[in-house]
Amino acid sequence: MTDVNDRPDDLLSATTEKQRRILEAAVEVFAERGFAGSPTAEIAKRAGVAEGTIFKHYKTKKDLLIGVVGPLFFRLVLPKQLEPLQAIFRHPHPSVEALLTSLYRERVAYLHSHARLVRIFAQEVSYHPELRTLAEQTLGQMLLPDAVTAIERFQALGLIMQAPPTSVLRIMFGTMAAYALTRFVLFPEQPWDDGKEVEFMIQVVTRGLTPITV
Amino acid sequence: MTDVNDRPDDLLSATTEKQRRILEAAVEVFAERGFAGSPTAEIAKRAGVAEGTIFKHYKTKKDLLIGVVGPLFFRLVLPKQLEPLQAIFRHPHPSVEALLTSLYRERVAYLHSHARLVRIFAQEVSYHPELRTLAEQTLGQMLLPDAVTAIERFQALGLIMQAPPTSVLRIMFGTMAAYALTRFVLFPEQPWDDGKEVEFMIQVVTRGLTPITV
Amino acid sequence: MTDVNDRPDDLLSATTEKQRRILEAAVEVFAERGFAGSPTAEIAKRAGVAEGTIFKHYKTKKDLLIGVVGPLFFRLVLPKQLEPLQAIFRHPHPSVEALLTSLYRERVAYLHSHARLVRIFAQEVSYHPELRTLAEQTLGQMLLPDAVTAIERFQALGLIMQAPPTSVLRIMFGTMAAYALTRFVLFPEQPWDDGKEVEFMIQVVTRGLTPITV
Amino acid sequence: MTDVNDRPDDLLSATTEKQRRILEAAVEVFAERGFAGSPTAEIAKRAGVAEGTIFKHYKTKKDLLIGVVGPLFFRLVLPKQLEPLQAIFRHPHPSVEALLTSLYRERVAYLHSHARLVRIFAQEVSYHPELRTLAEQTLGQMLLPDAVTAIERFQALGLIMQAPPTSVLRIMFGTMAAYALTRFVLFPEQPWDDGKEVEFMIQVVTRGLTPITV
DNA sequence: CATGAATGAGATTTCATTCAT
DNA sequence: AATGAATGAAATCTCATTCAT
Repeated sequence: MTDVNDRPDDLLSATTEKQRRILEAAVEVFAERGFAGSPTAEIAKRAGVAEGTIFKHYKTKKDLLIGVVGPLFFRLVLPKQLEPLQAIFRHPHPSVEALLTSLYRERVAYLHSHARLVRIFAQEVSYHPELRTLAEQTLGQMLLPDAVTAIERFQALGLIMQAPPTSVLRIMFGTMAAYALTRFVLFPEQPWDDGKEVEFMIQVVTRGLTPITV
Repeated sequence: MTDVNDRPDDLLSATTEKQRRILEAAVEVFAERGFAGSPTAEIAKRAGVAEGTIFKHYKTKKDLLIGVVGPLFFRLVLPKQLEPLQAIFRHPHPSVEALLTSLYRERVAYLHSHARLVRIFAQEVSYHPELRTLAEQTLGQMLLPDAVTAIERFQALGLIMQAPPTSVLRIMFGTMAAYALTRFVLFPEQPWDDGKEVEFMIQVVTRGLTPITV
Repeated sequence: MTDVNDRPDDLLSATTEKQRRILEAAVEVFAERGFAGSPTAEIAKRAGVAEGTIFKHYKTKKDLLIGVVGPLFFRLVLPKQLEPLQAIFRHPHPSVEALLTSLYRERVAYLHSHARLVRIFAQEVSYHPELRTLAEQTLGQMLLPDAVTAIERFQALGLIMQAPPTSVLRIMFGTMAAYALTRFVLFPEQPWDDGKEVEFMIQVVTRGLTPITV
Repeated sequence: MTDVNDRPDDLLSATTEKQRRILEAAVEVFAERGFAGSPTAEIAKRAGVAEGTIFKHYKTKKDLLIGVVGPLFFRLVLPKQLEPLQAIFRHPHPSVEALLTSLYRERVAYLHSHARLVRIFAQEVSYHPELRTLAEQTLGQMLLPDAVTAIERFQALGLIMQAPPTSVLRIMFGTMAAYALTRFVLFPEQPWDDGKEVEFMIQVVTRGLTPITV
């Protein structure tokens, strides 16, 4: 019985209560309205603090994103969330199907609960080079090596066709991302049968990547 | 067969020269800084027009967004992207591979030239329901029926496995989109061999979608 | 009959009417409350414009002082006012007394009418290095050479004792400045007999600077 | 004759250590940035105390100014500057030269060590009538009577020309002030020969004030 | 049509001052 | 007495929008 919810480490070790409330409010508002569209007044209101308080703790609004919320996400939240992914790629799955099953099944639930957060950063990363660097570092160092190794292992075993591992990974993640996008961002209100959809994706990707046998 | 409508697709058939310059500038700035982060002054400057001129043509700044992404879908994606796409889906390709080849090969270059527009849409769609509606209508009415029909035809022919056509289409477009994203937005400066990558995607998706033979 | 008031070139060739009003209001408020103590709201109110208008014309409040009001004063107003001084030093006065008479008599009236303006810059120069540079340039290039030459001429004629010309000039200007300070800044409301006071200063300085005869 | 009151004149007899540090910091910052341009946060930081502490001792920021420049005049300039000055004016110097020698020689070094305080006063006096009143009272009551008496004595002895004593004093102090200003504020980094300059000023002022002999 | 100066509402930021600890 | 987090009023600055020319 794993303790999924062992600590709401959602938003971290901000020293004071108010600091935490500000960070949480910021994430909330940024997620709803985007960074540029979020007035600090709104953040202050939701955090239940005076506007000045925000600036006592975070020099500028940009600092709140680039210097605090960003690093927080990329250095604490994301790595924590990537650990299971790492584990998945490190585990010597017997088949591609098994790998994809771990990958898709376990992550769909996660994506759902963190869609907002992921979306903010997906959005803002393109406007703020500082965030991109952070993202590249985190993903490139934590995930890519293990993922590439896993793909190469399957290729050596003759279970995945010869192709650049990154191209293979792009198919895997692209399929999942396309699903997540339509599922959680574009048409969240439609009825979805996650089980079936995931099943389908696993099958398609697995078979698509199987080497051509003569 | 000459293309009657091959005016430089330099951004829709905006009536006047200035209107066109405004739209081009808007696309440029929106893509760089996001809608909320783009001052109309900056757009005016880049368009080489007075700030007031913008508001002569587009009542509000938001109209400019809708007037950019709207026309994007109605004049660009439609006549120049969707019609060919429609044609592709309507054409009775002999194989899934043939369909995907038409789809991927012809569209990759095109995506490149409109990467910015696509990106604006991707960024802003979550903040502006109007955009979503626009997209749904356009795509849902113009493209989806033909696309679904095409998929069902292949399924009837036993060339694509049984599954909701929309799920199939998501795999097709998701794979292409994931490639476009990494190719044009995230790492445009890396050396890419489009031919090989497209070839790989076609193969994987084709084989992934093939029905399971006993 | 000279036209003393030929043009209120007081504050210059600012292109628009509003710009001029802003500059005048700024000078007025800066003079009353100092730069740091002057809210832009107050300047706007006195200029009869919206606060935003100020920032349309002058990027920042500091720019209004450093980039506009300062250069204006040091490059237009002050040089214009220094011309008569230059003329005085260039004129071959027959005696030190004659020189001082020109200097003190003519300048007291001027100081009176420009006390405010002079005071702002005397104040702010010490906080803003940029202004100091401007001041040094203007004074050092326009006035000092002629003044030094005049003193040296008198020394050569045996009418002023041997001493560094700058020390001599410091006595001349220091005496006048001390008078101006008490007269216009500290106790402006007391009754003053400018004629007598100036007469006294001229006499004292003249005789003080006379060479020691054996 | 030992100096009973020679506690390090490190800024008034502020009761506590922290009070002293606050005052010193205030003087430092006010001198650098002016009163209005000096945030209390900066003062607190330099004093090494919490911001709240300042307000425990000085109800408002303005009190800090009045409490700085006030005590400056009442405890520093008075007991340590004015008393010697009083002594100088009370002493029956045999000649004007002797008086000026006492005045200039002894006070120039002293001015140096308190240049900052003097500068704050010079800067802020025009914005804060309280400071002017303070100065008038202090100087007018403690110094002026003795100074005027001294001048009148010299006039009676035929050593200083007939003129309002205040005019005479203005020449004396104005000359010294002009020197102090150029020496300590405007060009402190230049090489100065205080001895020679003071000698020159003494001579000029002495001879300038000598009565006209027929 | 086009301009660009002007606006004013609102966004960000600063800062003197208070107050619970 | 001292702290420093918190405040909120005011200051600086931005920007979509209007309007006279």
